[in-house]
Amino acid sequence: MLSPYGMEIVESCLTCQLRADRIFCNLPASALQTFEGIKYATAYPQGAVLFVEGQVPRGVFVLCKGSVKLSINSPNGRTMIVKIAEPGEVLGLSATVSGKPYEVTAETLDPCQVNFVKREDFLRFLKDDVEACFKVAEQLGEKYHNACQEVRTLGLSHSAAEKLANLLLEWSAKSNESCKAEPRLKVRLTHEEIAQMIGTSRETVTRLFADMKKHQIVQSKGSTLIIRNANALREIANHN
Amino acid sequence: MLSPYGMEIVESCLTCQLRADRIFCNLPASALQTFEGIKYATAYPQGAVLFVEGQVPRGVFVLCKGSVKLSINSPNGRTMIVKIAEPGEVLGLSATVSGKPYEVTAETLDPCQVNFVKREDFLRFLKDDVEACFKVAEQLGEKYHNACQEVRTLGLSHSAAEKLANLLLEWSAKSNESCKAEPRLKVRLTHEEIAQMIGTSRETVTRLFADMKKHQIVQSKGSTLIIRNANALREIANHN
DNA sequence: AGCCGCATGTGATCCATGTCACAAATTCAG
DNA sequence: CTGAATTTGTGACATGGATCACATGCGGCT
Repeated sequence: MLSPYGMEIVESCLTCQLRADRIFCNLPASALQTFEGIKYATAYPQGAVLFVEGQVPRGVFVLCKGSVKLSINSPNGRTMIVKIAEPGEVLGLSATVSGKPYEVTAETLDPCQVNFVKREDFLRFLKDDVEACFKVAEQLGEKYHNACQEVRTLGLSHSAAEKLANLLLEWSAKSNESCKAEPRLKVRLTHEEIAQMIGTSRETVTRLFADMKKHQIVQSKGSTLIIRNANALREIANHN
Repeated sequence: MLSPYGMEIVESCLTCQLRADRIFCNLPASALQTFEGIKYATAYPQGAVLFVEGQVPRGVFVLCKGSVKLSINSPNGRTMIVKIAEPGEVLGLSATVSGKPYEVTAETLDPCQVNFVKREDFLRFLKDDVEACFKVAEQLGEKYHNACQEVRTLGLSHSAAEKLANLLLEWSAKSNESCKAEPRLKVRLTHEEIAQMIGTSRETVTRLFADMKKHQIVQSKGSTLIIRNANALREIANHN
């Protein structure tokens, strides 16, 4: 079956190939069966907004395919990208559990496949199944962990260079390129967006990249970035 | 019974007067009974370190009395205060649930009474009781929410004044003084510590307070701070 | 009282980075 | 292939705030 946006839809969580690496998908069969009953498999085009910070939580969005930009926005138009969510992540989880408004805004970066579950259904599901509930706690723990990481880099580093270096290292760690001597990264974000991730201005990002290229620390080929001197990067990340 | 630090110990969670306002304490009798069996009631003097970021999680610390400083530290000696935890809060929760290292350091600000629960015991407890598990998820959601708030103020504001104003407003909202025309706050932190909360230098905090006093926005009497013009504060907090 | 240690106040200086204002390059649609 | 739109590169400039270096103030201890 093809979705409206030219994407193959995974019909059932029971047969999903990706189950093994999904925190939320590898539940015992009975729970999964229930989950099947309450989820709505949906597809979104690029640039769709799943929810906006401040909204009353309608439910959770389990991301199956595609990537989603999570951001925090100020009334003055300033924006800060908190994270790029990848498949397997459950979006809107903490708001749905606690009943407080969504704390971030979620916008798709490419066509996405999402399983939506209404809040009441989800809560009932959790209260019926300790295991699912525990997984949720784990996921939330993870989210909290990431947020702390964010606070750490935002708050403890005094230069934009430090933060950029951190971001690059984090990216290379996440891709499985980190082991290689010269890891390659596909950078799908603009300088503007990178700036928003580390809380600085676009121009600064451009200048920092220019510097790093001059010093042979990185090198770019189209949209791929090659890290030529990871140690130098670590150096920058860990002090000044 | 008196603890080693001259504090009256609440013997049992079953008879604790404070139960109503504790997220974690008002469980059904059966669960609470189990909890009684696995908790260790302990007391700490001022300045005690409950755990350090990076440590493998030993378990959770339910704060019953006193306040605890949660901070994130960099190897370079820089430190950032994330939160001052008040009674009812469960510390080390996310690390204990997820098994990842503690993400913050917890240090008592005054003599504290704490119920400690070992990790294995706690996990077993959760897996046996959906309700407890759900409460944990709620707590974690709350923590995540706070962390997002932190990211928001750290990342989206461009001046230290903005952040300080935000902090003061938050404090006054938390105390029930916020309704009054001129809320009074007991400030128990030094300028140095306030600086660490908003990610700036001590001198800047001092100067900002001086400015605010000059402009009749706040006024200090010993360790109490009187907010004389909350609107001006909001003004500063919301733009520049 | 008087001393010590910590907290606060304040000036002088310097530098990273935001901001504005373009130019150059790259991407993309038709 | 070509023009428009977006992204990237760079200079000039102003400035918030870090940092250093003291002075002052204040509370507790003997």
